[in-house]
Amino acid sequence: MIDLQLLRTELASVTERLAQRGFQLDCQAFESMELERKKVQTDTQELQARRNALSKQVGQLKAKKEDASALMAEVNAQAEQLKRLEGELESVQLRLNEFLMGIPNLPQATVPQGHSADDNVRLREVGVPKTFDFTVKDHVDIGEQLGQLDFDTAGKISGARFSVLKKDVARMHRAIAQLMLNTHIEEHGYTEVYAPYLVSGECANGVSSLTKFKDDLFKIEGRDLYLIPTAEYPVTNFVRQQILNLDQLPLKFVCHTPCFRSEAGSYGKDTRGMIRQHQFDKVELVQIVHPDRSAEAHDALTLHAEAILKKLELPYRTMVLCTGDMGFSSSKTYDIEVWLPGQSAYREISSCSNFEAFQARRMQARFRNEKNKTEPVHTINGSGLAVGRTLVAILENYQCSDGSVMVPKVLQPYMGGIERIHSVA
RNA sequence: GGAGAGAUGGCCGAGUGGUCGAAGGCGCUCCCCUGCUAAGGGAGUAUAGGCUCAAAACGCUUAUCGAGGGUUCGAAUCCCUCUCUCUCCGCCA
Repeated sequence: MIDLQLLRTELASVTERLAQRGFQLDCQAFESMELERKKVQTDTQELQARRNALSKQVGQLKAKKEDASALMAEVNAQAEQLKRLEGELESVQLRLNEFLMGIPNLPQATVPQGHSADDNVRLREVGVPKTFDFTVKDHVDIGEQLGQLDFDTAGKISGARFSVLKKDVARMHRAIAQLMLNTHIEEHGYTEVYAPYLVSGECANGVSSLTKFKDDLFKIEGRDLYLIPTAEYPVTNFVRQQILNLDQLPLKFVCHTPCFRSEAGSYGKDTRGMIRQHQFDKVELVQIVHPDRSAEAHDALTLHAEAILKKLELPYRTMVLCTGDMGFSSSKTYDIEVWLPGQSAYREISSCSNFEAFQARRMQARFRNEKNKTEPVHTINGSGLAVGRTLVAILENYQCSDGSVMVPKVLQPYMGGIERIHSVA
């Protein structure tokens, strides 16, 4: 949620900054709602104050066993008007809130301007895509020929966009998650957490906009519960409706969960293979930080995610998303893209965003600052990394001409020391 | 699933339909006293809004005692619904 005070005091500049990310703010609607709110709210509160004062007098009179019927009649006389005003106030505040909740975050000044993914800016490129002296296959062909990646069985059980992994590939999938978790807790100072895979609508709305994105989520029938599309949902909400002490910051959590996405808006996109699934595993990094330090923490978190790719010796590049390509809640986003030989392309494997106070205001996550005043915290998160896509990248980058796949050195200890995955046949 | 108990400020804990945003205690902050330490005395100490203001402070004001409704001139207190916690029984990975 955008800062209401800012909207009131700097409407023009806010509108301009929102326009950079392609959002047209309806200033007129806002101003007229604000005007209405102000009038209705002051009128209502005036009447409430009067009622409270009179009621107090009634109590005093009754304590002295005197007649209070005149005062009671006076309160009754305004009761209907008060009720009407209270209703109006509720309605205008509801509308105002809905309006606010529909406004995306303001982009940081350092975010490049642009309209689409084409305008994203490359921040760095690490590693060089390997050249192969044979015709490369994509992960689907590799995995199926190994007999350890099975989309037919998955389809039979659950339908499209699911996968079944077997034997060494299944084990590698698990090993990847272990490597990521261990790296982040041992080398980057994160605290491992295990969290629910179902969250309430309220929590979903805290990190994103439930009304805007509920089609992307799987909902539990008849209950206010959603399957998480990322561990960001439960973990960021750890601090919802809390006031943290200054010395508790920063909080750094790492959490491995499956993620569930309906992929409602991506029919026909990435239908082949494991790139875009209804269910995939992800190791998520979440930081709750002091506002003064969110930018540096965001950069650091992104490097924490990149460290995994370095360990796996996978070529990648890191992009700064332009204003037009950023997510709704983000003030700045880095995408990490891994090289996939099967597609001859860099594909997203992590997205690291600084939400600044946007989520914190929605969640009412605050801390006591140096002046002992409550202030919203800043929240940051990023994939560190998507496990399924990492598996895809390894299969494709480590493939050999005979159809086998080398196991990256760093994963071998997690896989009983095996150095290569062979076909089961 | 059955039976019962409960939810109050940072924490513990009191609370009769009326001067209760809430006694008392602990903790914390500031001040005083005390030549160390300990003890003692005093004051302060919720959150989110609104109005006023250039702005902050002050001031005025509204809401909040798990959540949401209701009764009432007036609700922490009475009624209804929901959520959560605890105890016992049953079932169970």
